[in-house]
Amino acid sequence: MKVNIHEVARQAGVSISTVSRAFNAPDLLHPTTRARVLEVANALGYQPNRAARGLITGTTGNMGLIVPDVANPFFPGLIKGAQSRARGADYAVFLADTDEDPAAELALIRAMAKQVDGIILASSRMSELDVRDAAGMTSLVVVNRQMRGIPAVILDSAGGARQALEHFIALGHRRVVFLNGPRNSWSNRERRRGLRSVAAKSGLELVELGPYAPRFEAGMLAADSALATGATAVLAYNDLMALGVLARLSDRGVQVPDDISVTGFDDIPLAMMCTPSLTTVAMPSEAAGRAAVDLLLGVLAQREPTRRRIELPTQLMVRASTAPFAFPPPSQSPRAT
Amino acid sequence: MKVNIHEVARQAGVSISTVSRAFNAPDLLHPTTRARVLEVANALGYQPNRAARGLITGTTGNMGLIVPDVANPFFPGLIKGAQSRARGADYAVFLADTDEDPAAELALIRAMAKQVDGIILASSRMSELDVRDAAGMTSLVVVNRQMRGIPAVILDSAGGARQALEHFIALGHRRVVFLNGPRNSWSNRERRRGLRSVAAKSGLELVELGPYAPRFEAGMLAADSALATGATAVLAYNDLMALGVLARLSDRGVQVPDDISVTGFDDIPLAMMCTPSLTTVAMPSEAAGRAAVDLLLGVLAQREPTRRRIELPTQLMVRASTAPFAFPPPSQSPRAT
DNA sequence: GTGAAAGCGCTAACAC
DNA sequence: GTGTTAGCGCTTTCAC
Repeated sequence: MKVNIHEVARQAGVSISTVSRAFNAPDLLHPTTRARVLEVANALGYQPNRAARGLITGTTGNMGLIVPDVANPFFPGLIKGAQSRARGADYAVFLADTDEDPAAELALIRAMAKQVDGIILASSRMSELDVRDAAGMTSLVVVNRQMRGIPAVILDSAGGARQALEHFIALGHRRVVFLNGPRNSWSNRERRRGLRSVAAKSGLELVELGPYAPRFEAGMLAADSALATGATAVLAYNDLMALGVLARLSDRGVQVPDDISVTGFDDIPLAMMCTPSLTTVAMPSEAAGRAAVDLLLGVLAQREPTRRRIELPTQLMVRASTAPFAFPPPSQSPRAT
Repeated sequence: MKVNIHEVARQAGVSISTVSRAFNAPDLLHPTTRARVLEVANALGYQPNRAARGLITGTTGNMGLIVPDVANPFFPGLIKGAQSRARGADYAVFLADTDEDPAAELALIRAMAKQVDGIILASSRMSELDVRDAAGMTSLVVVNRQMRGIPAVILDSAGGARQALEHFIALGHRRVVFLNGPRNSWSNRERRRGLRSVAAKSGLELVELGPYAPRFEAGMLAADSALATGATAVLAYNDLMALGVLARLSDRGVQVPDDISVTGFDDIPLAMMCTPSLTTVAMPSEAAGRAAVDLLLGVLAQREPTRRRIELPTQLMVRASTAPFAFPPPSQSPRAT
């Protein structure tokens, strides 16, 4: 039942090295030989034992993927993208969930490092020091984070934030509140940076609240504070929070978008489904997953650092949760100071 | 830099077999020797190379977990439960997503089988034949499915369905519509079975619609059909669909629960957050993940088939989306034929 | 209680 | 072009 390289070699009437070469260096073989070997291998259902191969090549054919929370709707897209790309390159993916715990991240990486050729670290909440530490243990690619010398996939959060705020400005809003996400989140810093740059240029008043956990419940909590600021528009760190804001406002009888406008980030599936549908910044999570795998594959192939950084664009999806600020009417000098 | 068994043996002044035994058969060693070896190993950060070990023991220390769709909120809980349990047993888990495609399942299993000691197959959409095929390739544990001879973790869907329907009966509803889930879903068959048994006993009229995809959009679609049946209560296959029903009903100005009651299955996080909050059957997905790993671990340890089947209870969570059917008033002979 | 030695299945020099 | 051979790092008889 067990079919190994010797069995294939025997049945094909060649040596084991020839069988090995048929898979790893086909060009070195006479086409006839190769064909015969492959045929026998196929008939027997032979596939090289990865563990044995790994023992000698020092590679595993596995890569790790670490995310803060599988239950956060932003990550399934990333996971799917990474998986499909990895599978295409004949890599298997170890997935790990850290439950948003930075300490768990490092422990996980340490445990994983021996069994994979490289690790994709998504939206890490770790300190820079720890990330560098991790980078010393294995080939590392980060997503949604930027650190000198570490290959990264970046989603243009700042750009998305700018789009959202410019949308508000165009709608005549003059006071906008931003609900900050997790304290250690690079994405949050980027979003804030984007917002501030636009606010500074436009004279719009930007009020910041938080940090909050990136969750529905936190959004409900934040809604009341946001309302209290007198702002006419709310920019939530992510869709989950924005949904919480929507729910709480509805509870309180505040009309969206008539009384107040709301946006989020991520464009999770639910954003399109809720009522009112949510205006939000779409983050190409699936593309990010694919890009991260590509980057890691490049690193592993020891190719010269062609591109160590991939930046993906974001796009504001305008839906029903944002509307002009009608008081004073938007036709009335919407941009004057 | 590379620390292997030889290095540890050298520094500890013993042979490599002794080092090996310090990890795998500590009892055979003199306590002093063992302590010294372990100390050196620890100081050097030595961990046995799993690939090399696997080569000789024939095991990998990995297990596979296959789910139809990571983006379906039911599965993250399962994934987390399985991961944490596996990690505790020093197993790593390969996660794969089939995108609800039965064909992908078998292909995935085939590819995975060589690299893992066993596979957990959750909510499989494959035919029985294919599942048996898969079971021939590796140690298999199924979740949410029941097949003779195959270890399984079962969530009591039928019982949950019964609870939900009895809840409706108690509330005075006489005509209830069930929105069927995927055609090949074992869970759906179970839920239907539970409903029918209660309906038959109680004389309640059970109307069935579908099958539908287990998604929000399908729920929106189904809402109109459900309304057309004249039923006063809707039982959706899962929460995602129920949420779709809620959204569509709201669009049409139908009040929930005043005009019509709605329930789902799963108790995804959002069920508690939407308005009105959703009455639904809680499925212990995280416990199911843990149980599946336990079962697989048992199989791998070749323990005698202690328990090849773990059944987990479900629980109806009554929230705001269900209310008495007020017309005729429930006090008025709620159970008479 | 400990060591020597034989592989697990494979790849990668090195011969021819 | 193809075969021979020496390990990769480890576990596991079999001696002692």
